[in-house]
Amino acid sequence: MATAPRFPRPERSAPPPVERRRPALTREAIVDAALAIVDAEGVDAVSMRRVADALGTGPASLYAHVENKDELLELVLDKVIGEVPLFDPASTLPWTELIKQYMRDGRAVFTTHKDIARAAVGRIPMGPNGLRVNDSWVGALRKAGLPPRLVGLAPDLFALYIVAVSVEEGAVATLGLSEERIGAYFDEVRAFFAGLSPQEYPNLSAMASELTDVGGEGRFEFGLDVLVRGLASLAADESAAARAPAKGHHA
Amino acid sequence: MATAPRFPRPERSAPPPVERRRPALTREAIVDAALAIVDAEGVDAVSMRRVADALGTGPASLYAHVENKDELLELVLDKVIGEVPLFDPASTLPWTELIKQYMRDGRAVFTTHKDIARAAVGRIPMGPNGLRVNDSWVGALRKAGLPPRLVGLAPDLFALYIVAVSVEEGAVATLGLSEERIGAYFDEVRAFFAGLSPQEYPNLSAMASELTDVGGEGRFEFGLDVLVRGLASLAADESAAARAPAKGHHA
DNA sequence: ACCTGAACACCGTTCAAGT
DNA sequence: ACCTGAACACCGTTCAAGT
Repeated sequence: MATAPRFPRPERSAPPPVERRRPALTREAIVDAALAIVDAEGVDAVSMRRVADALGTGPASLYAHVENKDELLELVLDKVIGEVPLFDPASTLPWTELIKQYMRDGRAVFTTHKDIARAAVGRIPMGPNGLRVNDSWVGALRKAGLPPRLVGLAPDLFALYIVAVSVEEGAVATLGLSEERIGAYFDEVRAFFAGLSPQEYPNLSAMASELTDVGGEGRFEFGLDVLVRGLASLAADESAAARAPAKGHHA
Repeated sequence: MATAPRFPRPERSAPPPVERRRPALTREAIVDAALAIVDAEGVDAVSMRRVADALGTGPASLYAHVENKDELLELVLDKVIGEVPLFDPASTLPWTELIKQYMRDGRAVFTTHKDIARAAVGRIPMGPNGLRVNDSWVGALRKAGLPPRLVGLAPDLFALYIVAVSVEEGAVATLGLSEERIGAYFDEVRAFFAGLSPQEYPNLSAMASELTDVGGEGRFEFGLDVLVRGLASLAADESAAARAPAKGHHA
């Protein structure tokens, strides 16, 4: 059997026991760790314990930097919103196209972070980035010359749409299905509608292909089209009413 | 001190120990119990344990009737959707008004059940009631003579809007604030926007009152207006294109 | 087939104690 | 001020066992 070593080993300052990399416990590091979990596994995988673990601490330590889990998700959301490009004042696009482009950008940002849009449902984004994007949209609509009432109403409606669409797509992304599994699923849905009893569901069974023909991209563009056309129609009416005020009398 | 009673008490058949009322454990009873919790405290208050407790059993017993919590919420949602009134074939309203009325009805049903709309986010309602309502809407749009492509696309978009709006209103309802507390909150939001730095947020600070003037009801109606006008505009274009097909050539 | 108790592997948050 | 371990009061779901 080996005896004790003759020479005392040099007293190396005791190597840190396991100790995961610890990039200092800050608000930012916590938000980054949470976002990394979102990107990898989706919003539901985020827990105070998982986040703490990734940072090499216990969950209680997070509460020195973050009010609670809800605030943490709000911060993660605002960080993501920070990736949304702002209105380009030099753009010469008509406002209808400009708005569509913004909405595509917003959706693209959300959907690159799995189902992060779920954290935006029913929440008004009041973080610095959320406000910045909101300000940018309001600015674009003002510059387009829309009536002030509509400038005040439209951004919320657009945001609602982007978030709702992103939640649906994010859910699919979080499942992590292959392209063909998704295609197979849509085929199943179509078959399901087509196979419904024509007595009970005369319209669904008759319109099965129209109800399922258009996939995610087309459905999103359809919504964009409806929203922008609707807003343009309202704007035309309200501008006309402003030019010829009060019940058909001329000014 | 009182001594033991001289006469042995008659052996009444042991009264059932506590035993809450037990309306037989069925799928329906489980769904009803869950919905009661939603109505009282909101969706987040629903847990398998709470539902089981209300029925006088343990959580494991529910799994004989329901796949899991997700399916339970789906069933609760479908039960609620069952309250949405169906298309009246005798109605003589123009389709634009008819659609608006449906959407108001849908929102009204959701918001009478706290934040149940949260259970509908990112879910395609495939229960019998969900299908029935969907069929009814598709029927209304067909009868209105919309192009088939739009008949297939519009119902989803409308449902998206109703759900998204109901989630926001449901969240407020679940908090259970008084009318005046809600008013005070909106005043705060307006003050917040108005108080933003005009350098950082030139548009939000300038448009503070337009951004907050219109409350829940008006915002909902604005969205209805935009959606219906947008759809009408698309329908007009596509019908015209169908009448004069392929690149301006006459048939 | 239906129901049960007990357990497993988790949660968010608080709190007294340490530095 | 920041961090910690331990605890509290919960979760959804499974499983072997009972009827």
